Amino acid sequence: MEEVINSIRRASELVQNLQQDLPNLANQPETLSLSIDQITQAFTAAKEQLLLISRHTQTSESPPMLLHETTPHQPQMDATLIQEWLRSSHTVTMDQLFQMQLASMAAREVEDSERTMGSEGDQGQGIHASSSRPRRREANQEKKKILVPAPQFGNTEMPPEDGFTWRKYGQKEILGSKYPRSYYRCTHQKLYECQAKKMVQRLDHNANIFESISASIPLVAPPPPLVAGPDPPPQDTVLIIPW
DNA sequence: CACATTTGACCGTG
DNA sequence: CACGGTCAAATGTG
Repeated sequence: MEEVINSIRRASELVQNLQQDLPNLANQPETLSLSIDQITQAFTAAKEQLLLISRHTQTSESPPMLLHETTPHQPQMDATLIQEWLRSSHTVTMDQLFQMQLASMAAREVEDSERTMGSEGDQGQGIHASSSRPRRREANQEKKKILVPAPQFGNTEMPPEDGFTWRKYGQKEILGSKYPRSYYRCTHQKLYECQAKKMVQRLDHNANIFESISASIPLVAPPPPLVAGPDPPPQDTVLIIPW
């Protein structure tokens, strides 16, 4: 339950930050919309954790929520939740933000589809999750890409936390890209056989935005520890991807 | 001491 | 052979 509270707190902080930065971000629609997406993710995380908890308490014998039950979640599904929260605790400004969020979702869909068409962008190098080494690769792993705004303060080198624990295992200079790509995997990879991984890289044309590609997502999430620990169970990628 | 990060080496793919 | 993903030893941190 503590995780849920933390997620909600984090989401609230993000909202506050956005509110403060609103004047600065007024002429940066892309950053602005991504910031809103980030808020959505935080709330999504809280919601998913709540679902996990409720399922666990209702039927202790049933397995925890599986990944494929959660990945189909679209941002729209959580929009209602957010809207309710915004309405209840904030003013018109936040309503406007919500409207902007809806717009940004549509915009991003277009952007992403264009990108994956491989038409241009990123100088042909792109972040195609192309394969190379089959060492531990799963046969039918999913790869999901999201854009995340970089922190406006604090350690801007780190991608914003998505509520879960990743362990960095590599960094590479990518040809044709200004910024290095960082490689992360589940901190508790061994403990829970969590195969989730992600790559994070700043966009060439906008260093304020991280591109995060998740891969090797386990189809069946291992059971979380019954005793809540300081770190969340590694259903990591279940939550972070508002596709 | 345990765990995380850094970074050069390694190796499969195209 | 170049590129990019991963490994693993060295190093850092609490």
